[in-house]
Amino acid sequence: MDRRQKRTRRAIFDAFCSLLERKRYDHITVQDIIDEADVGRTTFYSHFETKDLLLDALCEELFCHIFEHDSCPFSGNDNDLEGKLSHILWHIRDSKKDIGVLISDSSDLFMGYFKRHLRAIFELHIDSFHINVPKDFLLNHLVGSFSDTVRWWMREGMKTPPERVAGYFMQMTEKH
Amino acid sequence: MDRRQKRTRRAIFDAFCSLLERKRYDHITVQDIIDEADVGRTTFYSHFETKDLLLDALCEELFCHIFEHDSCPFSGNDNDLEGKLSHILWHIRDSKKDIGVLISDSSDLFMGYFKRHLRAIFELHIDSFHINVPKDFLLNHLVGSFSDTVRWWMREGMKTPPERVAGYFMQMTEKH
DNA sequence: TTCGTTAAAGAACATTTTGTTCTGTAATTA
DNA sequence: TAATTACAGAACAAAATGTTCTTTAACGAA
Repeated sequence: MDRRQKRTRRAIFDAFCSLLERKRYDHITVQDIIDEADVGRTTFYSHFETKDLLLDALCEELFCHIFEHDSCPFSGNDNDLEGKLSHILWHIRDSKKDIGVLISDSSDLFMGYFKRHLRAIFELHIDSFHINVPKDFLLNHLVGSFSDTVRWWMREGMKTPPERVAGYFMQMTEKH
Repeated sequence: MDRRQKRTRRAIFDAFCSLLERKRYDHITVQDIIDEADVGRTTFYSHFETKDLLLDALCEELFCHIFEHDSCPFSGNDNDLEGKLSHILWHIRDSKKDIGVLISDSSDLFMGYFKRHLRAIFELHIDSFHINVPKDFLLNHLVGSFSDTVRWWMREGMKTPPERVAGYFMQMTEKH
């Protein structure tokens, strides 16, 4: 990839995140982004067809980091759901600004991505829950409540240690 | 209130809901709304300052119906959380289109209102949960998971009876 | 019914945003 | 060094925004 392309892409991502700290997603215009990133209008459109696709690309980039299972103190065995959740929380806390900005944004666009990835994880562990409710209800409940837990945790400034948050969450759901 | 005002307000609300069935909230323009409602541009702006405030007003109107506690087969005693949740689900199913459209919209603006009201209800019952997690964590978890349950239920076409959904939900959270 | 009030339509407007097309420049890679 | 390609900048038509004005007609109260 051309160095210039990488540089421009980075500038646009940074500008976008910076704007998200101050403005709601749907109030940010392409004009805002190119002003903040200081790139030409044509340059923006040659990289991203629309603002929504810019968000897509940014989410894609950030999620590689959150959901990869290497180089993490909690990447224990595959049956350790609590460990996996801790892992996710660790990564979110590490990649300070960017992800926080997206998660706390009131428009729910980012959460869709987050939930999609979460669903895949919970699906692997769904059989360890012994409770008499439909599987799809349970799965939805787990994904929804965990993503809201993350949101709560970030709003509170991520003061509670990741492992403890994961612990709270498991207490709410397991061993009925 | 002037009959003309009521008529116009209704037309704008209807147009807005109708558009939300087809388009995402942040892709809907004021122009779309006035075209669909067939009202003048000045008329729109004399009623609502911005598109966001139109959403505010609509949410306000819809929530009067959902969260009022009269005339409902499930309005049992005040300690009956499951009954209250059933109540809410009944009202959502009754007011067919409008609320469904708002809840299923991918932008999370409506959900903010919904959660705020839900929080008030769960707060009244928070002491009946005997579990060793912080109160604010628990409250957030309940509000988040129930609102996602509603969303799931609507996505599935509200086939499951309200009482059963409320039952599933209580199973997930009570009697640890 | 009459009459003062007021909501709404419509036109016109400046401004901003959008998305595209062009040309010239300069950074990059081979 | 030479060919390539990303970018800036300008210019553009189209759409959306938000405001101001005038005219029409529906309204509620007497």
